[in-house]
Amino acid sequence: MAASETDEMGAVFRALADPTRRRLLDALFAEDGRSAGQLCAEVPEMTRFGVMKHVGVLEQAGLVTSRREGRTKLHYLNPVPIGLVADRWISKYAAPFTRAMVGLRTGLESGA
Amino acid sequence: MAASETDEMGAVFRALADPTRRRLLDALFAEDGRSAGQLCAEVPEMTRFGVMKHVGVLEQAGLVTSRREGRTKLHYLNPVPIGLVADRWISKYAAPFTRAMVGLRTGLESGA
DNA sequence: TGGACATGTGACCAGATGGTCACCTATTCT
DNA sequence: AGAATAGGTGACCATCTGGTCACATGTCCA
Repeated sequence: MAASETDEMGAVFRALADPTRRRLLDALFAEDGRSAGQLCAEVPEMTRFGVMKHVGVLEQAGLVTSRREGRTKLHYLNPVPIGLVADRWISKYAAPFTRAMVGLRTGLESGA
Repeated sequence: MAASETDEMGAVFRALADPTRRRLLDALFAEDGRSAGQLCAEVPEMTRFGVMKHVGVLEQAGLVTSRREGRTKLHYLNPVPIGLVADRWISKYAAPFTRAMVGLRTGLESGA
């Protein structure tokens, strides 16, 4: 059960931990195939280098794939790793309990 | 920030980013209501203090609730936040694409 | 060919995080 | 009461990570 931990999953979790990266993923989800420059424009409060670093993390986690087109590099969202995490790990916790428990939550926390 | 981003979700993602914390969650999933000492025994390569810090992060993220019982503190898994994250964020990516692909891939992995 | 544009690399700094320790509080048992 | 057990605090240090910069590379177009 704990054997369901893989390096890939760890990378995905770590990549997902940063809000900027989630934003980037969101941007890519809204419109695929963006160039690096376009992605940088998506996060204006950070320099190009910072954004590219985040994109690099996402690529290494397999959440984003890229392909060069002349002098630009286009980025594409890859939802498969997220799906794997959801499937193998999150649903394990979420599925059995959550649906019924969402309403009872405050009752459960009474002891704190 | 994206509209679906909340502080709670950020905390959950950050809490989930650490393998030790995922392990703790796993342990709690396997058997609920453990004391702090029992949880520490679950991660023997780390001191009690380190483990307690991780437990604290999990509590602050709302993934673990606790209740004092005499001089011991019992911990319970709370799958609701994970469910919320899965529901609001992950399914957004996973649902449209992944189901078919995950099926394909896990099939390949088990078959190969 | 030269020069502007789009991206990549490695060093580097600051702040956050993981982990440990010495010490403290509260509860139980005799 | 006093000792032993379970847990909590705050300071502290090592390391990791986020972010920036100067500079290098490659590509397009005049």
